Amino acid sequence: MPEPTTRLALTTTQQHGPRTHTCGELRPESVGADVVLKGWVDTRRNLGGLVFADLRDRYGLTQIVFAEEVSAEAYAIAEKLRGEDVVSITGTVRERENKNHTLPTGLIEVFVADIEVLNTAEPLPFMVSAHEERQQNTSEDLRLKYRYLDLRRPALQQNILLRHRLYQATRRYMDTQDFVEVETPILMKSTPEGARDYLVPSRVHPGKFYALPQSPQTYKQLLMIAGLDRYFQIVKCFRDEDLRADRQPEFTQIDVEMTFATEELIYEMVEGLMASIWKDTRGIEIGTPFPRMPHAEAIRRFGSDKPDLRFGMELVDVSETLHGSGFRVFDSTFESGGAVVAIRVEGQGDLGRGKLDKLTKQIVLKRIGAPGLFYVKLPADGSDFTASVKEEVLPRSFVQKVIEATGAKAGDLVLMLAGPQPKVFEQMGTLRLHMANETGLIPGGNDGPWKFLWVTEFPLFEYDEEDGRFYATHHPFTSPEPEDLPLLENDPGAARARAYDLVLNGAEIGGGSIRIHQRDVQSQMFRHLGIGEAEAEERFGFLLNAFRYGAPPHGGIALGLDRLVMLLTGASSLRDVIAFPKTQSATEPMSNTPDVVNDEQLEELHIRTVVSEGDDA
RNA sequence: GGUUCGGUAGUUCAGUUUGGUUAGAACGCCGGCCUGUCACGCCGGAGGUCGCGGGUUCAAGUCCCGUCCGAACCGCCA
Repeated sequence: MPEPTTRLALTTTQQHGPRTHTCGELRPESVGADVVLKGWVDTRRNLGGLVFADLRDRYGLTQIVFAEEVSAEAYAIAEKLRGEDVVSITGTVRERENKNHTLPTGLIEVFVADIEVLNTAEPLPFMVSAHEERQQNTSEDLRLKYRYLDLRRPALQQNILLRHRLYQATRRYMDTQDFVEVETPILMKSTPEGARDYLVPSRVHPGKFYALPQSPQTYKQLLMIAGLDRYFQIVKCFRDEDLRADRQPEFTQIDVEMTFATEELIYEMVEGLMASIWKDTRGIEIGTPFPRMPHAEAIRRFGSDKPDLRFGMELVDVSETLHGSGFRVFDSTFESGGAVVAIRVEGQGDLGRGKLDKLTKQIVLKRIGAPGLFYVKLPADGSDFTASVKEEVLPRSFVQKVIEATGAKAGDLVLMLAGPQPKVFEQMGTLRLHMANETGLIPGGNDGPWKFLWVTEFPLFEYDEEDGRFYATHHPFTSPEPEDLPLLENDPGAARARAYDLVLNGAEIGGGSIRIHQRDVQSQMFRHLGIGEAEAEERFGFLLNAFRYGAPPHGGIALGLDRLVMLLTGASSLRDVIAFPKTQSATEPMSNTPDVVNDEQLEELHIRTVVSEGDDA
């Protein structure tokens, strides 16, 4: 390690007093004024006898000028300034000789009379400068290790600032709607249903554990039973599952619950909230109400429970069309109750054989897991179509009918998958997204369009083949559709839930339901989920008990705050909208978290680890 | 748990296909010149555990095996 810098003497007694302006503030109206600015040295340009520097803070950049004839002392210091030194300057605002119209402060500059070096910076592990052109694509783990430097970059600060505005917009709106912000416990009881819990051992109760909340679900219901009427909270939630670009182990929800709620009341409230958020964070007016689509329709038309409505390419069920084709693959699909689903990819009718083979091998077989891909190419020059299946195997008349069913024109490509329902629809939904990405139908950035959608009428249960039992699609406190109550006994898989998801541009940004508020319905629900009476009592007895004493109907929703910020900022990773995020393996490289603890701590907590030394460093 | 991509100077990368002289470039850093730059410019210089371990070979950044770290995705995420 080199010796600490002696490049510049640091100021010990600060003489300049408080700053008069931020680095983003000065305009030509201030020309002639004496000002005090403080900030980080961004870039500097030494012309010999004249030094320009950009001074940076959260608010912007201001060019400061050191001229030998104005102050020889200040100039001598300026010659030695380096990036990220922290300085205070006094000086006079002047109109620039050469104006910079790309900066808000670009019409003026400050001639420095005096400079105090508040702190120096050693050579940096990566570039921090505000000039995007200078910023290299620094690797994620280095950025996370020096997160305080990463966060100094204006691009990341903008995300954090937008996140702040989103908090404020949310609190303002919820307050005007009579919602009460209530904090719920972080240390709570473990509920094994759902995701894995993060556990916290109890010192005073040997062998017992708290869990960090996956969501404050039961608490917010109890607040409704308590008569708070309307609750919200911007709250951290924890799920110990593997990470993705849009998934962190700790994340933030806007959690909401209302007494006497109906779906309509929830939709209206959330639409108002979204409109406020978009207005206050981006100045964008979004249209309300949002369109709605039943879950079954979303699967049928888009192969997804979170359809991206920014483009078409809807799924076409061509099963009827292909009945009696004599093609063995299709026939056996139909015999076992399956379907053949097609999409029309515009303008890809001349895709080469190599690219289609690659699509089949790498995407369809490997990623989507479908057994094969069928395609029909319609050349742009209007010449005859080519099918991936020979005429002797699948007669041309059937191919022609598929072309008609999908509305394909010259220059289009028709893709088909065959398989069991509803799986084949979901596979085609994945292929639809892939093709949309490939053909540039999905706009990047954060300029919209903003395609909100309520997905409604979710199935109450999902059957798990492996476990041979039903699981709650949403969660076990979700109310069934009253008219589907009779189905619970005979055909639970067909029962619909009073649950809804809010989807934006193909991302699930929230989900909720009208809850069960009657004890016998809740008990019935637990029974169908294979949770026995004793177990239900042990795990959720407090809630069932609460239902005895006048529990009002209620319902709510939880919105993923991090994902909202991600969409509003156009960030490609959740890590870019969280101040101190975790890596894909749930570590935090700056502070080296998680880490071992000493034996005394473990003993106090009555914990013995079974990890042998070297299992994990 | 699995698949794929990546790891070379402080940083971002090239070099790996086809093993062979002293491992290059840009930015940053150090020294010098330069009074209107704004990613200033010009001249010079320093800087490398080619992630780590093992193997093949006369010879490995390059080929093979293992391993660690990061990322994207699958499983998982009521």
